[in-house]
Amino acid sequence: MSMDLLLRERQFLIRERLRTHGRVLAAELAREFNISEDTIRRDLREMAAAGLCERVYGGALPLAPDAGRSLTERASLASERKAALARTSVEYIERGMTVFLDAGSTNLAIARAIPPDLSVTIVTNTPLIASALIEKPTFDLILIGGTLDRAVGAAVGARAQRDAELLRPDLCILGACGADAEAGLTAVHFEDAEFKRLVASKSRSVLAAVTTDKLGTAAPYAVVGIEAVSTLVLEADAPPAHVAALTERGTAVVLASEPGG
Amino acid sequence: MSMDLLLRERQFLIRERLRTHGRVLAAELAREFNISEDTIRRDLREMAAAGLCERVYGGALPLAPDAGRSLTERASLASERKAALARTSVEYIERGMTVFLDAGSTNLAIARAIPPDLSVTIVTNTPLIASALIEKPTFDLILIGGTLDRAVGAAVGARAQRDAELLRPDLCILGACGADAEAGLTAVHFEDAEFKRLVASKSRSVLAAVTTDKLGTAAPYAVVGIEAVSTLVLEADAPPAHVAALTERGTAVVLASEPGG
DNA sequence: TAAATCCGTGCATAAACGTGCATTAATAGG
DNA sequence: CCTATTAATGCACGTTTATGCACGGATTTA
Repeated sequence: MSMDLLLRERQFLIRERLRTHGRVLAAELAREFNISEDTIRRDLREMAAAGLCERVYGGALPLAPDAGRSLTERASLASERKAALARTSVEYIERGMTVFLDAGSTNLAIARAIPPDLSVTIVTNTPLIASALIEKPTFDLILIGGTLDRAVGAAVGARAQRDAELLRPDLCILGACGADAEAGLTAVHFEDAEFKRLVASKSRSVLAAVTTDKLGTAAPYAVVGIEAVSTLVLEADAPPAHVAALTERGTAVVLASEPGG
Repeated sequence: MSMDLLLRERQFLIRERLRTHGRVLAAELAREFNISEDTIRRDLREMAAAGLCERVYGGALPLAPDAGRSLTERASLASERKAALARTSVEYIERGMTVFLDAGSTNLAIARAIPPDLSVTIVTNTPLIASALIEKPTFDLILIGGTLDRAVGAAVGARAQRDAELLRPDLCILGACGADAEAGLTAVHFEDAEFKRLVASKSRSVLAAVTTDKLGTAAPYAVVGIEAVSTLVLEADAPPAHVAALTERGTAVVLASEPGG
């Protein structure tokens, strides 16, 4: 790796690496870019000041404390709300379908909520979801492989995309980091967004289950417009204004039943 | 000074372990992270000061006593016998290696036992193993995809085999359903055996960790002859007759230390 | 109470750090 | 074209940080 990189390019690559690996070491980066550690340190300092990473002795870590580290943790968070979303979402899964189940804690809840006697083919790029589903005996399970992106907790890179090219799911259940009538579904990570978009484009229909806190927000990377989402499952307490705005775009919005009942 | 694991990462892992195990021991952590107990004590002191745990004599406890996780998690933890096998097996994993980690409960124990500060590339076809490893920050993780065989719990079909063709692991850690001097390593499922044989043939060396109950038995499908196994890790109570027979075939047989110590 | 652990402190060391300065390469102005 | 300016980088230097080791004190256990 003896290419001359512009400052911005280098910092972009560092950010990328921070995402996919969950950490960077100053010495390692210096070696890989063939530049002095001083420069790397300057980069990291700068990026930390810009709020792009957390500087630590020896390197840097991603800022978001929840970044991929434990999907399990996120899943157990607000689990009752997500379970309600999941209960409603799984009603759109019908016998004989091929369903792509995307990464994300809400989708993990959906995986757990799929009736175990349903005979379907589930495709996923997320090992944790695959592990959860492998218990259920009537499913055909297909795993999308490749390099695992720790921030996403799933395979979303080149290899995974090549595998996904061949899919024609009846239903694609997308995870989303943001959902907005204008911005559509959005994701925090570039390659994740890319992957989602690819799978969605191959699918006959698209469903997304979105918690209220993500409504009306937009993450950096666009996945698909709201028009491309056939069914949007929201929580019962979703603000009516948002629901109306989304419905106007032609998406079927469904409210999950109250967590309490 | 190795500096393999950044301070924050280590403390994060300690926190996670506190959450999942309900307690941590200083000596244990020092061994797992390959650092001195002094440093662990410093970590625990610091974390206690930050209100992240309660420091006690010998280790630390979570602040909220009910934060401990479900029983299923503890139940799924490897038995002490397998953990002993795993502790010995992971010593053959060296920094910088690319290691293929096959399916199987013993291999899951091995996955959990790999020191979190080891910088290696792990390839696996088993979502459960991938899920377990995704928490450890210094690993590159590659997932082999394809149709999941639920009896095996891993991807072993045509697709997985095509992926595996491209691998050249330094070390292949095979699971086995039977191990015998005559029959070699054997497996219960045809495609699983096929897949194992393929990966083993691509690997520079092959290790298998086998519990005593599998010794001297043969499952229906041959994987590889004992000659092809570089290192065979057995339990301390393995019958000497078997050990001798296996050693005669040229395999390096290693006995795991007693579960008690 | 005695032995065995575990603990904290102080100290040593090596790695990582930041700063100031020099060098080089782009950019702008004349 | 030539010069002034600025940004990016590397190097030298002194500083800080993380870690291990040694030792004496504290705590548990038999």
